[in-house]
Amino acid sequence: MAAMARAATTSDAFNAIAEPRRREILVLLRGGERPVTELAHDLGMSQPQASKHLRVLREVGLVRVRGAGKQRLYGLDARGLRPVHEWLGGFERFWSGSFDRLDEYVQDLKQARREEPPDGDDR
Amino acid sequence: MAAMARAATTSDAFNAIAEPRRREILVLLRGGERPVTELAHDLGMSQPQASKHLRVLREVGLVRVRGAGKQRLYGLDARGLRPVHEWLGGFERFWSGSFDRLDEYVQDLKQARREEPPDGDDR
DNA sequence: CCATTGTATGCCTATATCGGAATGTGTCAA
DNA sequence: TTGACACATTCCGATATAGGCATACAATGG
Repeated sequence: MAAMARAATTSDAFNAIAEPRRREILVLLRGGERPVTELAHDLGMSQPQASKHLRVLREVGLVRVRGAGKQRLYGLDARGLRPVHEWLGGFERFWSGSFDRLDEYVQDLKQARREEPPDGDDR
Repeated sequence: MAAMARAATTSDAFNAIAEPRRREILVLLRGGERPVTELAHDLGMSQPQASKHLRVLREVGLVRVRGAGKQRLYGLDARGLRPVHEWLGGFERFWSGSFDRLDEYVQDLKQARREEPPDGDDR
């Protein structure tokens, strides 16, 4: 009942991919399923570290595990990234156009200035 | 010189948009520039809170400020979201297809099996 | 059953976040 | 100048993250 710190990293995909290491893992997994140790090695991180990140990714549903003998094969499940991608898509027009909102803004300015006679501009 | 905690929220766009409140701000700003107080009010947060989040967004370059008399108008600068969107785009084929990598994987299997006569399959 | 290999967890530390409340700074008006 | 309003910053507390290291757990092979 006091102050929360930060949203749990495990809460959603947005938080999960905020961690660079986790992003690397996801990218690697695009190449197919991999056992933990291999991931850890390829990414130059310790096994426990890999396991922990994989846990987070699993908890937000971005990866799936499958036991294969002694190994555990982690595989990508990118469906959870879709909403994130879509959310960002909502901003597409703001960067694809000219200069973010700038020109639009300038339009408004001209418009406004046309409606009330020249006054003082910005300070 | 020991363990880092978590990546600074101010480090990049990925981290900046991991915070729901910040996402709300960005969405609101799609509607055009706004003064702090208005943002705070519309989103039901305290003014200092809004200012802090705006600071972060400013530091990663997702918003711009412009002084307008007593007020400070914050405006969207979505360019920084583009790389994020693109990164996610790299996973598009994994969710748009049928079942993430599954079918693709099955394809490979069939392929492989076609090339070498039935032996032991995936042991 | 024991040893071995592959993973998951627990514990500890340093760091940094987010939120709240209070306070500083800046700008305009009278 | 003083006052009022808009916003920024600082200090505080609570939380939890990411890493390192050691260790527990699991599955397979002897």
